[in-house]
Amino acid sequence: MDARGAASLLFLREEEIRLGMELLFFGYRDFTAGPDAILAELDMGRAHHRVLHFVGRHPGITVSELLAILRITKQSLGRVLKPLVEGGYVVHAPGRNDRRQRLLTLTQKGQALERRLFERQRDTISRAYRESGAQAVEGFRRVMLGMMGADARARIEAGQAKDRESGKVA
Amino acid sequence: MDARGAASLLFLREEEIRLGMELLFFGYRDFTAGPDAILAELDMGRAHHRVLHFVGRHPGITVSELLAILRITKQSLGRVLKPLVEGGYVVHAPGRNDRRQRLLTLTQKGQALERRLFERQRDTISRAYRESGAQAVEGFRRVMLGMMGADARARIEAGQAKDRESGKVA
DNA sequence: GTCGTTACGTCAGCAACGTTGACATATTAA
DNA sequence: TTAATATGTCAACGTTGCTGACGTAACGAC
Repeated sequence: MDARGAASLLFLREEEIRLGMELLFFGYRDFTAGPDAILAELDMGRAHHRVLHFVGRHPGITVSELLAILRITKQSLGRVLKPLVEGGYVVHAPGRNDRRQRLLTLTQKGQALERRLFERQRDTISRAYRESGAQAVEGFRRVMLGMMGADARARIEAGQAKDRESGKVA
Repeated sequence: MDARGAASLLFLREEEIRLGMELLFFGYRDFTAGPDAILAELDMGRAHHRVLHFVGRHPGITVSELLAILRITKQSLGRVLKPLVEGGYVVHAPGRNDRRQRLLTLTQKGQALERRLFERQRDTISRAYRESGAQAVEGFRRVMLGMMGADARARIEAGQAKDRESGKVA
């Protein structure tokens, strides 16, 4: 290949990457728009949704584990967790083995809100999946996983393995 | 299919969606982590990066157009645009036809910073693309596009059409 | 049983980035 | 001349991150 050809390939590649950047920006923004609207009415934000999501998915999770997943400080978590507890969305119980721990669980009210938020987002994702086809969805998963650092990737893969064990996912 | 089968399918589907939610959350977070670190050293944030990106990609863009793309208020834009202009990253010139407009362009300094940020993010995306393969990348694009509202989708598709015209993309 | 470490909470202050509302200026267009 | 448009700016506020510091309760080792 001559120099012009190589430069042209590089250019193609750059356009490809910039397209990816914009897909992520616009896609993520619209993906979060639905829940954001519901949360705003309850004087909550995206951070509350994250807590509801991860507590819902990991009932009995400790504060430390939640901090590790979210990668925020305990002060930041405190600010969203406190209203969630006071509002009756989340409860905490002392750990059986280690009573310093606060095991977090969603109340019925918390589950109901989480579900409402989930369903809004499900509509967005379902549409995208349906329009794209199963093969595209598999590609989407691979690319998003590749975008992650080792940390998050391991967490996702661990979750997938657990799902397979329990027969949730083929 | 019996009722149990249908419920199981629904459950599968829910796990699928929740996986998608987490892929987006973790993926987007790690996708933005690189530039964020560079920007922090310059006392800038993600919002500055967005301006640099879109001004770089659309030289001579007006303030209104930029506001429409970012979907933020002019006050919010002002807060990041002003330091960028004062720092010599962006210049504005009055529009030829309409002198009320401020046509925004990156300076050399702005281009250099934008490129530095781009390259960091390119590494992340390149790795994800390389690990996943061309077919997966195509799937990723379709799904992300499907996630967007009509607005953003039209914008992306218009950009793609323009690239094809100018021979940038096959 | 004392003592260091760990798990968690909280107070104070700060920064980035989004919002609304109001008002000012320059320019265009009717 | 006048109304509308493009842009800028002041003020005040909310969400969600951050650092630093301090306090309490419980675990674990000696």
